[in-house]
Amino acid sequence: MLNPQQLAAVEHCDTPLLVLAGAGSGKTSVITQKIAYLIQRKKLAASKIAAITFTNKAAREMRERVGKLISAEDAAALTVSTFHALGLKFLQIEHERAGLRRGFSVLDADDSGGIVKELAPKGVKNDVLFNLRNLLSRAKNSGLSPEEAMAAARSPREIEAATIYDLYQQRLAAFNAVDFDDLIRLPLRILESDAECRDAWRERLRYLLVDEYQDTNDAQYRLLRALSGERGRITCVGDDDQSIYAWRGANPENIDQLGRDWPNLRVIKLEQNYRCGKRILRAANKLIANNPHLHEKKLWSEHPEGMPIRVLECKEAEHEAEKVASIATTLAEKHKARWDEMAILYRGNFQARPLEKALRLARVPYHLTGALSFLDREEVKDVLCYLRLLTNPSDDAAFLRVVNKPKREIGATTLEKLGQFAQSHHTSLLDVTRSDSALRQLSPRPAAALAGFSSLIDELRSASLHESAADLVERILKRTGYAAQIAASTPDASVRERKLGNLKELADWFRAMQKGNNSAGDLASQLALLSHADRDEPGNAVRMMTLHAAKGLEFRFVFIVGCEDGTLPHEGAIDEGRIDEERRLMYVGITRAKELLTLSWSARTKRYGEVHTNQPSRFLHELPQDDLHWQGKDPEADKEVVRETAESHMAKIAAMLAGG
DNA sequence: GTGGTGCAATTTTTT
DNA sequence: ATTGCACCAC
Repeated sequence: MLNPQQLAAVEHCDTPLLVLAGAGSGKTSVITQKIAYLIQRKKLAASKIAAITFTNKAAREMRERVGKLISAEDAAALTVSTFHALGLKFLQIEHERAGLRRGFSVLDADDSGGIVKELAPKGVKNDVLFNLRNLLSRAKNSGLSPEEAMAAARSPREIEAATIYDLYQQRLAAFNAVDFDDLIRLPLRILESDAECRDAWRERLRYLLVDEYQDTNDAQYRLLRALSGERGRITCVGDDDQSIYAWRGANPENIDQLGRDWPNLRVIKLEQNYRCGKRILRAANKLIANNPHLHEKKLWSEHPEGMPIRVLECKEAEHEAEKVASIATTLAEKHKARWDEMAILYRGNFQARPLEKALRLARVPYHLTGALSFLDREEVKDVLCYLRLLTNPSDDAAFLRVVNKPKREIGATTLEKLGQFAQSHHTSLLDVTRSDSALRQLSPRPAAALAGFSSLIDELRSASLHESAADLVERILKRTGYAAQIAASTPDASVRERKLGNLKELADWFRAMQKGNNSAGDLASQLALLSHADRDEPGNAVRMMTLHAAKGLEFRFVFIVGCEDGTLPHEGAIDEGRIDEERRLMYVGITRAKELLTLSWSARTKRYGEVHTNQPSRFLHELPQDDLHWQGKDPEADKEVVRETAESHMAKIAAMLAGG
């Protein structure tokens, strides 16, 4: 089953191991087989092994695959989770060392972004805000505390960010909450400073296996190092050519850091590809050869040549979408392909719009993965915030979100006063609503409204002690009047049904989760799990997703749309000279295809409601032209595009002359 | 405190 | 083109 390199990777356990695994080279097999090997041959308890992935989807798939190799008990004892879920588990156990109380909340990106916005100077522009959030996140991902970030700050902007970071953490502490970055940073800080705790966790997790290792950031790397210890009981599997997350702090340098920290590191390359046809692989290799490489590897395949790679040249994004839909239909009808064997990949989510329209028209079933998640829906978040407030009365972010939902005549000025009182008394907003002395300082109407809200929360909380989360959701909807508000204030019947349906789904979800997880009966852990849970898999439907979301997946038929300069590679990346990462993104897309790859570009796309003329992606020219089959527009259209691009060139030259 | 109008910014990728 | 947000009248 395993080739010699794969086998060597599975059996090498004595020193740390780095597996440089090319696309489709069976890296998941290596990880899952190695887990089985550690349990069955090395007699390591399953409970002491942790496999770490980046996405929940990857974690679930790995658990599924390893489940076929080991016993049910071992599978249940094994830890397979994302970095963030592992950090969460750590903090739930070690919450005291992190200065957190039980039932602490995990704030999502929206919540934490909102806090930064509040702390930033009034009326700062959005790009400055974005910049601040980035600096803050980068400091946290480097494992820096606010003080350390301040000491390291060089520019005025960095000093500003460090100041905000300090205030931000104070706010989080008051909320008894952590953000995503803290799920890594806090465990790291504890492990690096507390030898006793570190030893306990090294005993608890005796072997680590890390998937998509090239995506680790500095904090994640240090977390791995702290957990695996001097012995380096760790296997890292990664591919520098699939490093596509540098923009959010991933540091591919970590691949080389392993060898520096552990001189006895063993490196094994997996170069046989079991996924793609020869042509597709040749195209991928030729493309990625344009990037600089530290670790040369040459992927090869024993698969047949396969069909030429098609390049669809289109006039408009709408035509592009129609062609993709029509080819998909042909594949299904003439070649008996299943819908879920096809994937349409794109650079940005906004590109899905015209595709959706065309697919609906062609009656092609499709499913968007990674688009606005169920948990991000307005109404679902509202109800989740009610639950958060019930488990964690200090969660002011949740309080603020729900206090006036539905409308209770509690407005900004009242909340402003409430906030001041809470701050001066070092207590939470919800606590203030229970304080008579505080309420007396308000006018009677808002005071009564707040008192009503707090008794409503009290009532719900006493229900939460003996009721399941699912029942509690229904109680909240009824007792708060939230469901009634949706029914009354949503005139569009279809929107109304969707919202109410989502809320019912939320209740069903809790119900399903409770069944599979009888140990996690209490609301707090159900909530924490939920915020990191996956949405259910779609049925037999064409998969549509971003190139980023496609990593790790494979399909017989792959379409990559929008192969235009400015889209792929993305304009911002061109400006900032980050073409290499864009090329890797294209590489990831190409290597998803097993049999047939179709690339497409449109001469005209609409952006911000304005028409944009495009050139084909430079990456298309980097592919082996002998393996490509350019399906030009009809001759008329060809002329059209040539004329248009000529025109846009002329316009640019004219503008330059006018400007200079 | 709530609800309307008009203007601006948006679209890269995500745990 | 759509959507969120600031400002203003009730």
